[in-house]
Amino acid sequence: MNIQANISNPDIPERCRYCVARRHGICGTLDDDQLIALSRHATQRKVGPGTTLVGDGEAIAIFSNVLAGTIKLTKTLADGRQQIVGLQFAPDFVGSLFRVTSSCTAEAATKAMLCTFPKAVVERMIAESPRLRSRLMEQALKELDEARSWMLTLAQKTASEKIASFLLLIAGRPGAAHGPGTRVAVELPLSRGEIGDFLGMTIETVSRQLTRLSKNGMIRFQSRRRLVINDISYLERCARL
Amino acid sequence: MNIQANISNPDIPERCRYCVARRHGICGTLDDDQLIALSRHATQRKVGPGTTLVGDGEAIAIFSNVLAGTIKLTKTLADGRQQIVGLQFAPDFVGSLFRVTSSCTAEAATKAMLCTFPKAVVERMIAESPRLRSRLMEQALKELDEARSWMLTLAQKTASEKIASFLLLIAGRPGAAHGPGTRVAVELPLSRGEIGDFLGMTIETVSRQLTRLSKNGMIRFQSRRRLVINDISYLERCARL
DNA sequence: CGATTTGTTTGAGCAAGATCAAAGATATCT
DNA sequence: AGATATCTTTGATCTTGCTCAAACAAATCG
Repeated sequence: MNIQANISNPDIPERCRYCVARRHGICGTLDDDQLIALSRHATQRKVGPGTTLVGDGEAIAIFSNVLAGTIKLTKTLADGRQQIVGLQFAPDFVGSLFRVTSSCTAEAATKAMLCTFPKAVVERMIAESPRLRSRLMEQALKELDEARSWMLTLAQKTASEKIASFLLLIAGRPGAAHGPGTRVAVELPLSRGEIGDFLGMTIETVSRQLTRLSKNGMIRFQSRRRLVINDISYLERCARL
Repeated sequence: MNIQANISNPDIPERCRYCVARRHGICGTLDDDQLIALSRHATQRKVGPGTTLVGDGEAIAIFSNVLAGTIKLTKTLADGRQQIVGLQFAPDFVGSLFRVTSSCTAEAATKAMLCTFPKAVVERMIAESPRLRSRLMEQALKELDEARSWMLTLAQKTASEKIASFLLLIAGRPGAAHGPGTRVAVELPLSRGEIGDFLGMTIETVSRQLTRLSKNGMIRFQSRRRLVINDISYLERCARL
């Protein structure tokens, strides 16, 4: 993907050199000149959990690469019922292209590192780079696939199947190898309440299902947010994957 | 959208002249030469309900414009639980681009008219036409929006809210005007069972909710599949839109 | 055209998960 | 460190929607 793997152009800013977005994200589609042009308008920033990137219905003024941390996309009903409709991790790109306003809220779930660009600059890059366009198309289709898979989970699975599916989603992010009985350490990027908002169930049910798995010995909590999955293949059977 | 609104090129086949796909679908992005080239490989066909266009996990060999009728996209769990993850109407384009295999099954829900193209031809058109590419991007983003909105419905709404949302989805398709108290005639493209698969509830619950609305006088059934919504704005309140 | 198949409605009872309530842990602040 | 606020767990009870069962209506077929 990286079209400049060998020769290092000295004009490329330090922060871009080993950036995940360049290795695996949208910046990897740009040539050196484009990257340099884009980086001139880019600002990296660290944000805390709860920081809103784009509000629902707001005009979209900025776009960001997620460099670290987790961003949640949420939709909310008038009476406050909320649903997390997507999670984005590094090196995903946040910001609905070709839309004037966003149809959901984008908010940091954990502390996160972002690389942010003004709308106009991103749009110019899109106009100039066919590779960027097809990369964005790819991401949109991947997100569509994920959303549809999650619809199946939300509408058809039981509470315990949902929890198992969620743990696998989080554990499976780096594409870890998993023979039967493989142990995997997992850091939960969401609170119990947020897991509930993601799975369409209450905080109490989330908690009960997690304690059940813990008492089963299928997972072991190291702290509220850290746990070890003792047998991935068992969870896969639970999730009906 | 139609770049040949005035002069009619005599080489354009009869069936393309007044085709919805040309007026409102992807064919509208093509110039006359491209349209003529594409049409040479296109076959129109009428299919009955239940006809499978693309099976889950199958290689995608054909792409189709929906010219009439309803196509449902479904995902199925190993034990048979099923979820409809999308509905496509004229002039939508069916077939996951840039994917080797489909992640869901596409199947006619009603009798439908399709205009079908071989994969290779569509891919050539995509390579040639930037307007077509951006049109496809637009559709992908629209579908992503719809999928995410539906996630909120599936996970958070009650049975009666789901039914109201569904009726509005079906009624709202042609973008009908609706002052308070507007009556709208609706033809359901899905059976009770399919509505259940779409809303993540059982056939019995679907039936009970529909009879409840019917006894309320909010809707009136003319036949199993045909009904009149007596007050759209009431339904909107029910759906928590 | 009656018979059979398929789809829909209705009822009764049940259970998964929601709600309400309170206690226990962990994190944050001064 | 101690106090306060927040998040999580656990328990008891209730409700929505599911399951099972049967009647009913509408299509399809010989």
